[in-house]
Amino acid sequence: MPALTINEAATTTGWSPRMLRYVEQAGLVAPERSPSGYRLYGAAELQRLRTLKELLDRFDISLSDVAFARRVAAAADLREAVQAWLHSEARRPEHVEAEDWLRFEQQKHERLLAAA
Amino acid sequence: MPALTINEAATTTGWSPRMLRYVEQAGLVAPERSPSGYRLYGAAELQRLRTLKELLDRFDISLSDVAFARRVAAAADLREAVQAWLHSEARRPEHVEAEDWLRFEQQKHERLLAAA
DNA sequence: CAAACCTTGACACGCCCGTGATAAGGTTGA
DNA sequence: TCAACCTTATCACGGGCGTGTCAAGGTTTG
Repeated sequence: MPALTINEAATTTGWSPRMLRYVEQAGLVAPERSPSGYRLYGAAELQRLRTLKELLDRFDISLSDVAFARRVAAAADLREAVQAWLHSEARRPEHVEAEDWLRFEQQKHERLLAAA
Repeated sequence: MPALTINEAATTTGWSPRMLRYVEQAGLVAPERSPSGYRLYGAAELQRLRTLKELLDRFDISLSDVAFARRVAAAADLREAVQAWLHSEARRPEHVEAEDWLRFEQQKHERLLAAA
């Protein structure tokens, strides 16, 4: 099985080498390393990189969001605290529902698009 | 039951009036409004504001994180997509586990503390 | 050995987040 | 009525995110 170097991986996944390092730093996709320290991307990593990109694009979320989800998935106390808080809202926001928060949570691209 | 105005609510919750409006815009705590448009915070909102603050402080997370969690809780497709991606990692990062991503996801305060 | 590729570290830039302040104008209540 | 409080909108600012680029130095390979 051929392991790709960072530039090759970048080419076949659509990420830039710079971003591949950044994604790794965010703890989302960490490739093996050669004895001399070169990143070696295997089939699994390439797949994860492609699906990650699709995930971010499709829902317009950020790496931080995924990193947070990962943290939530790993830490029971965090997960419970967040869920508890969310449940405490119940039937709270009605008027907001389709106004502020939806656009707040999606503003990322929206503002750019609106400005075009 | 007495509903507090924004300044009163700010005083008793520890948030600033400015942040109360910001939190509302983020869709996290939306108080009722008087006929003339004044925000009216009831006991439930005050409670949610206090616990929200504690949640943020305790886990060093952001309003965006909570907003994202809220979105995930509300949208099944997002939730499933994120969980699917996370599960696809399985036994992936070992060397990172306690290094990069942990501090990446917590850098927010850490860098400030380290700089002090 | 030299070209081509890798590594980390740093500077830079534009946009977003959290936050305060301030302006211009409506509401409330003694 | 007038002080005190509310509303939205806006400017400002430091720090973070996403991203490119460049420098200084190792590695690989023809």
